[in-house]
Amino acid sequence: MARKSGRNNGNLGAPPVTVKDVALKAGVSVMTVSRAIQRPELVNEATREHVLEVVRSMGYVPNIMAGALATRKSRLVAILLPTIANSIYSIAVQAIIARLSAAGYQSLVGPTGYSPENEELLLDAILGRRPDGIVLTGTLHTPNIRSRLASLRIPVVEAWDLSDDLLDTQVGFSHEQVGVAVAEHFHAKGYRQWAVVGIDDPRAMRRCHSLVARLQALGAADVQQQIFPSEATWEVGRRGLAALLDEGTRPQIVFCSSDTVALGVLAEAASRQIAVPDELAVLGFGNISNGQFAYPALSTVSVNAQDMGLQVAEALLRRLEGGGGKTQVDTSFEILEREST
Amino acid sequence: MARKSGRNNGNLGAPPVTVKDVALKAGVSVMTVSRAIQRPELVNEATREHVLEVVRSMGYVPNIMAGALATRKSRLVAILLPTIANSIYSIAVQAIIARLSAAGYQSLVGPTGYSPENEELLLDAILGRRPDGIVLTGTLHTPNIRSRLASLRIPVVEAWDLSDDLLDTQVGFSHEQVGVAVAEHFHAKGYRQWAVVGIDDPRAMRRCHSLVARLQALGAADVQQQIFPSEATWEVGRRGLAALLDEGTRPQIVFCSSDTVALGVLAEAASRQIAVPDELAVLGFGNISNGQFAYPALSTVSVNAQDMGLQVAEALLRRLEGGGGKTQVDTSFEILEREST
DNA sequence: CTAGCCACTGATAACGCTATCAAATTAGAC
DNA sequence: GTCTAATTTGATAGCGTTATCAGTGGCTAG
Repeated sequence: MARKSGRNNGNLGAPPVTVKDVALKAGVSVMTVSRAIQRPELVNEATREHVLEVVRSMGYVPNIMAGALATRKSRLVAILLPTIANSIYSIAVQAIIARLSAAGYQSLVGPTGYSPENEELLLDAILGRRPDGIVLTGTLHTPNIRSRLASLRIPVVEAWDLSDDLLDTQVGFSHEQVGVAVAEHFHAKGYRQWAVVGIDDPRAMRRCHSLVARLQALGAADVQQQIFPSEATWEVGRRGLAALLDEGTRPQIVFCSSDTVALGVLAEAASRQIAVPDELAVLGFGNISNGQFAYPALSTVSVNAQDMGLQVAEALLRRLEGGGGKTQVDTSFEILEREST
Repeated sequence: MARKSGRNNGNLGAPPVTVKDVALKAGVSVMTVSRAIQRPELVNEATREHVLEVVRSMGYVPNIMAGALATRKSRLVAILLPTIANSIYSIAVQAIIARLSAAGYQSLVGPTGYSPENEELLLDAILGRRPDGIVLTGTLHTPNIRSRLASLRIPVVEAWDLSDDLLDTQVGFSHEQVGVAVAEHFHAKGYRQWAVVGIDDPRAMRRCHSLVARLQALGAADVQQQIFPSEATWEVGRRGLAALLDEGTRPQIVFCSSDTVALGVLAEAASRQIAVPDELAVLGFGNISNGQFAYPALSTVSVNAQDMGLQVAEALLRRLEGGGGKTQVDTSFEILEREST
């Protein structure tokens, strides 16, 4: 019977304020307190203000988890992505979080580290919090994950990619089209000796393959490739160009898997006194903010990560309100020539 | 009475599996199911395996929020930081998340965008989820926030900084010491004409101030400063050096508020054919991964963000287990000379 | 003066889980 | 074979919210 006594002797001794405490002090029922906070229009103005005043004075913050249990809405969105330590993703994520936050949703970020098994574990852990929606990055679905997600019927937005079998909603662009567009654009400008430097990210590889295919169709020479199984860093760019050059290849243009790698290529070129773009043209991918301030300013394929993030958030919000479903949004891309090509 | 009927007609129609469902199918009580999952050693081996088999077959994932409500432990940690779109933070955050995740905690990331008011809002929203612990970045506490946090008695780790009045636990280094160390180290090497380029981040400013003070004590000339009220980008570095030069200043060494800014300075120097380090030495701060692959390789003050992240996580875990409290961990720093000085 | 309606408030029962204590079963000791 | 201790399981009561439905007055209409 004396159950309540054990309340304040926890390891920390902080007495958490609950609706009940507020109700008591304000002299109203718990429901009135709850309503004053969540649906103010339902309670008499005088009562409401009095209650809110008490809320403030007691420093009461509603326990969202208890609320979520009752309403079956967690107001939580999970974002799974390879890593946040790479601006190409973090910019988009930042935009997603900001937009969702404005709409009253909080974001749980799960960095999968490019590992599918890690991702399954993470998904399970996250599913335990019953998110209202999930954002996935591209084609990272194990069959296992796909089926889990499909059976759960949680709104899912796949970002950074478009594919034929969509789980739910997709927001992104076609990596194949990027490869083709780059090949055609620069082939037309006269570039014939091509090289590719990058990491073995699945999406980057798809851009690379379609570039090569298109180039072959156009009759250009073989494309030299330097692909590293690592994260995208400047080191990849430096080692990639170095390897190419040391092999005796003399490319006219290097297409990189990301701007970060391209900046590394630029550094290697500078260290070898190779003039860019005259002796070697360098093309990045992603249009991260710093590329335009490099010297020479980096040409790139711009995908507007920020806008994509916003669109991801909008698409998810639409789904959360019951609309949408099985939609594709093509956020497109653009070849941005600055000084390095 | 026929309350249950409204179960499956929600907007999505997914029937969420609960312990009750599992218990029914496995022919045991709900407690046995709960125990089989959370405290396996308490249930008979045969029963346990049978239950877990049923769990698997039904794809049951425990509702963490319901569990949290019952145990009063959310297994959630909130991380508040200016932005994740900056590698100086994202590296540390990545490390924190990884370590906490291994210990069974999930991380809620809240980017405050350097705005104190935003941060208060964010904190309220996050407090609603009753995190078991909180990680704050440096000196970003409104009095309001400080008192909230203090009265809540939630373990708090302040990262990236050390100060005199600590809220709870601090893991970081002294920004003043950085300024002093840099001043002494390079003054001793003969540099007399100094400049600082950076953003108005409070911690960066403190490094700058103590650098200036030490330099004055050493009798060096006035330090030219170019401080921008923006995020740390290459643009800051380019515009900063440009402004300095256009003003007629001819610094021998530029100390930047971050490596990112320093890379911008390097780019501006390259564009003006200024030889680094012979005509101009450039020193960054943070030791982000790409600096060492720049050309010339960037000298910097290394703070080992990854290790700091790990230590933050360790300190928090210690606190979560009831240990620690009011501690300071000095993660120190190191001046790393590469090619740009 | 009685209905009928509105605006507001409250009591109660979930939501899905675990802590706690009680009961049942089994093992071990004498 | 009885008694105590250990092992295993179950029933029940919360955790802090909100949905739902049932009042309670006050007011307008007939």
